[in-house]
Amino acid sequence: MVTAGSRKGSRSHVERAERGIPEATVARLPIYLRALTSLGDRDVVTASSEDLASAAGVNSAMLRKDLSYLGTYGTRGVGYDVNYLRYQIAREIGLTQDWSVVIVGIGNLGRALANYSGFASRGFQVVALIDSDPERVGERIGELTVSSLDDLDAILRSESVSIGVIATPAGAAQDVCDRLVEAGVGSILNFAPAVLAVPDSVDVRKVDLSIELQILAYHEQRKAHGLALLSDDTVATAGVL
Amino acid sequence: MVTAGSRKGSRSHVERAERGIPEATVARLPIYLRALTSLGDRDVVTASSEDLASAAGVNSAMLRKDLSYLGTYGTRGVGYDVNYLRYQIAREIGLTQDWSVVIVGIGNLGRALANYSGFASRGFQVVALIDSDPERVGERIGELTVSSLDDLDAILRSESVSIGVIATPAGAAQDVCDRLVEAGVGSILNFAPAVLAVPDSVDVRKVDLSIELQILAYHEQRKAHGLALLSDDTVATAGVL
DNA sequence: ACGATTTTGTTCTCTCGTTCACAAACTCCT
DNA sequence: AGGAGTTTGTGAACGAGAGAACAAAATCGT
Repeated sequence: MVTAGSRKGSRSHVERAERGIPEATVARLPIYLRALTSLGDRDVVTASSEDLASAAGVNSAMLRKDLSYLGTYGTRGVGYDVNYLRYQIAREIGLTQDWSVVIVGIGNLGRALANYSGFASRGFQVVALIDSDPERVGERIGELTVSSLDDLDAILRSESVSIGVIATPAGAAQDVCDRLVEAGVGSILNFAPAVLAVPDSVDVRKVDLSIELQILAYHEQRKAHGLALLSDDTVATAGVL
Repeated sequence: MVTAGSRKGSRSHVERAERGIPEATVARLPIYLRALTSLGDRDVVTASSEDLASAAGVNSAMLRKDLSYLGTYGTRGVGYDVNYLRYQIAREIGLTQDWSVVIVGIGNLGRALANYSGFASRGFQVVALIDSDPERVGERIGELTVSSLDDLDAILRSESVSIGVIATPAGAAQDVCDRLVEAGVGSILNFAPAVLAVPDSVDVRKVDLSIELQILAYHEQRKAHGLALLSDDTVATAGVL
């Protein structure tokens, strides 16, 4: 009853709207989605932010704040309706529609990706496999046949593909990337160990095994060193040169 | 030329020491390392922060700050000695020693990882492949033979493996993770779409295809929507191309 | 020898992300 | 109906990361 200026609270759906969900939040929504799906499969109807947070491995306050960017989908004193929230997140991410994906570079990794069932399970459909090696063109993988890099443009234009996956060696990555962008692909997932240059309008995410391992190695080394000599490690430095 | 109190600059090597390189910086060091290697292979002897930054796809101020956490390895007015800096970063990350890696889960992805040459190229050596499926045990992949999950403990203890890669289905991930931790593995790279619970002393990094695609899908959807109904900055976005 | 030029290392500032803490809103029990 | 107990949504404090800007330190030309 005090609450002097509490009447500004008319900022509803539209205004809170879809403009500007923080990038860090976007990156966590898929995790929440997975947690919700898992709960839903176990016939859980309602979940508190605490439940969800622990299933997703995050802090509950952060989860609540993340969800608040989407709208007010919870009920105080109760929690979140699992299926309703799941749908809302799926809609926000864009999983209510299907996305066509092309994979370029059918080596070890590209082949594994082509066979990966997790793609299709959510709304991602691999519509083409591309490789520059004539040896590989024509090879059949699952439902698809490997096409030549020369046909990339034609294929993309006929299928309206918006996501491209690059699984080529580093040397070929930028060229392939340019071609994908040229053909209108707006988002690229890059597995090649190379830095890609793209126009601002194109999104790139990279997945780099080697880098992940190196980060882990750094921490491992740190743990080991910490135990060995625990003052300053100038000893190690002194050995060099 | 005012500069009243500039005489505090006696904080040198020892004090700036290796304790506490920001996580964001650690994640970029491997990228710098790659850029340096590439330059070195082209016989470039010296590179400025600007050169390196553009090769790594980052801002030059950020690169300089990152490198300053390691020590003072540049020369003002000149730049960085490519090979020297490369060695310093490699040492900092821990690539001057070899790291043993075990891969658990030899499905599509696990097999691709086992064949991936990028592992060995830097100091990572795959010493064992593990799978729970008796069908797969005994299969030969490259130099290695797939071992049973039951033998995991024995293998790890005999080889002193510090990094484990999980490429199993989601359902098996936590169990495998527990076993790896139990056997003394300190760092885990998780490809399974699952949240892993581990003790604080263990580092986990996850690579999740499905999540990456969903993040891209979100941005794609946003671009599409932005063109349809415009307000705010959609104009700028629309202006591209 | 010295000023002009280059380029690093670092300080300052701003933005973004995370966590805390609590009022508001809901349920349940008596 | 009303009070006790839960749980959300969010304002505010806090911390980490990124970029701009500049003094310090090196080279080069004269």
